[in-house]
Amino acid sequence: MARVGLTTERLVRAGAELADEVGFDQVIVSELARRFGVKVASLYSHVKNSQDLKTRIALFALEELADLSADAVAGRAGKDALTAFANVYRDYAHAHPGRVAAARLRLDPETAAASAGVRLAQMMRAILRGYDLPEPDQTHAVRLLGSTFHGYASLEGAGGFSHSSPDSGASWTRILDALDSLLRNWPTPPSTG
Amino acid sequence: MARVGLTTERLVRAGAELADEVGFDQVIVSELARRFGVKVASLYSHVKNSQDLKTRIALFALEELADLSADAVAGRAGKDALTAFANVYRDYAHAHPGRVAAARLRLDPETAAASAGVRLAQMMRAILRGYDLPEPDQTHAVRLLGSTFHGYASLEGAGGFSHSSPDSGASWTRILDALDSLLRNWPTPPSTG
DNA sequence: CTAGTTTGCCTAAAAGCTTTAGGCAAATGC
DNA sequence: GCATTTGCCTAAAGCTTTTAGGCAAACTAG
Repeated sequence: MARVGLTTERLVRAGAELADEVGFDQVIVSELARRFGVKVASLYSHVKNSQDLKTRIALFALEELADLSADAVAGRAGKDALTAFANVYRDYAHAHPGRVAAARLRLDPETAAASAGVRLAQMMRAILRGYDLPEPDQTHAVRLLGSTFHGYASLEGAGGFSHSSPDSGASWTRILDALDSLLRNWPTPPSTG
Repeated sequence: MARVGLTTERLVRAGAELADEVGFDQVIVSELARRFGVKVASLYSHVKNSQDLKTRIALFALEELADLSADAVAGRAGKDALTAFANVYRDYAHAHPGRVAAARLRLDPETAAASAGVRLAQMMRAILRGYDLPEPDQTHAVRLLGSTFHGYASLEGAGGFSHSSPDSGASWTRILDALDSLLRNWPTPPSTG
């Protein structure tokens, strides 16, 4: 009967929107089918199963995020680049809470290695080159930045900072100042004793 | 028939264990019933519904975490306190991945205000007193630390840092060094221009 | 333009989860 | 010992996911 024109692509996009509306863990195959005016079983020709759908949404979100970040960082360096990168992440988290949540989905190693996540990591490394840290510390710094951005967006999204002053935006700005300052004055390991 | 001795308390504890085994979002009422050798409907006398159970697990985890932290921080100050606090969080996340995930559950404001989460926040403020930052910055710093610890544990738990060198423990140590250094040399807002 | 193949969406059905309603029996209290 | 409370039960409805098999629409020849 009348074909709607389902596609893996379209399902994933709709899934991302659904995630933004109801939360990533409330993404439900049957709701998606409902939205397309189609029976649930029909989706299973385009997507292996619920898990597969979620993984695809995660990869899609990572891709979007990496694209936006690449744009934002292009032509910038130092604190400018750091801020631009960080803001893309936070803005994306605000605009698309479900997708960021998706981007945090645990992927199996091969999938992760083939995802846009590595592009994001490379960008962070590129930004850090502006601060020239010795090698082992560069990795530590990547992890610090990743943790902080991720954690901040996560707590902010969970409502952790709302209804308390100073407002969350102010903290974000000062935290970026602080991280920039930290990277410019990266400490050497304290001597034990 | 033979009574098993169900209790809200016991259900929550078992739920926490289940969360650690299979992940917080795989905590399922029927699995819990199975483990108690009891029919599913029986749980509904002790717990309002699935959401209620999850909320209780979250509150339980926050309580545990706050207790452990309070112990660890007692009698310490400065970097010592910071490190102790941070390590409790990370160790807890390693030992109880499901519970930390639970602790990150979005709670409605009143529930959150009555939770052990506020105790955790107070402890962080107490630790920061050792670094004496001017007031607005103290809040920013609380948020930075919270985000970083939370984010690090989250990424580490998601396998983000595994199978890449240097090992995750090394980064953690250096990140704590860096945060301590940052707090001791907290920057003033850069002048715009 | 028709014949054959692919592919999209369908119906049917099994199996699992959540939640409510109502009932019997065990534990508790007087 | 009797009444009440409370714990666990059965039954049932309404969701969800997932597999299997079928018909028809849309491509792909010739």
